[in-house]
Amino acid sequence: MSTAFPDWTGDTAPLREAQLRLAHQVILRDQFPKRLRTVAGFDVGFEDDGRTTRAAVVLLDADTLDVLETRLARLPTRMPYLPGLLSFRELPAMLDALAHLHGTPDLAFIDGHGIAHPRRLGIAAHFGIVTGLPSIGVGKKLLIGESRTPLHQTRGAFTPLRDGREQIGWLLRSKPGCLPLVVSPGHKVAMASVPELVMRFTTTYRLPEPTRLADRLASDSAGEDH
DNA sequence: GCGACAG
DNA sequence: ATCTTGTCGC
Repeated sequence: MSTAFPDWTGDTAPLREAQLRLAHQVILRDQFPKRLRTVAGFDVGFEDDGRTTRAAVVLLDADTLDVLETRLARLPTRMPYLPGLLSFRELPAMLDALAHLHGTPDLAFIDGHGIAHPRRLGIAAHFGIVTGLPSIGVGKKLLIGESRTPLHQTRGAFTPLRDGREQIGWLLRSKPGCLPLVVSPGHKVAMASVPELVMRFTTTYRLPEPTRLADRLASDSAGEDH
């Protein structure tokens, strides 16, 4: 367990090493129920000027998108935000929120990248390896990679995101007139399955419902309870 | 050495 | 991420 979360000593080397090792365990094949029953959205926010990390998880019925369960978890912030090392800062709180959930999602949508990461272990992939749950990364901004072909303006259009000759994710126009989402496999989800899975849970907003609802809980001050 | 840089 | 007014477009 300590191997998946080295203590923060101020040295980033151990964290980078852990990512390289864990990245080998990522499975890029669909390994979730043919018929999804529930999905969950995760996101993190901060309180007390960043001293407290607040994670939110929302469990939804995969067919109706009805909210089945909601959980909030708070943990002392363990380290600063460092590009490429986000998961070591935010994942602990998310795991705590997951632990308090009564149900277990068939698929998790994580706010952040999956394998669209320098060492192929963004927070969504890290989450999948640690929990064993299928996961997808939904990012609002690019960390690394580039797209060559232009992205159509139509809803649902997508184009490959690549790092050199390797595809690491997709740019997905979840909503017309909006900047595309950066989506990538986390764990137990095939690259080719990502665009459709994200769109399947996207209604009229840029973000898919699972992450949109988790976003609201994690950052909305109206949730300063429980 | 110079930029880029999830949340 | 978080702090925040007015502004643009459907």
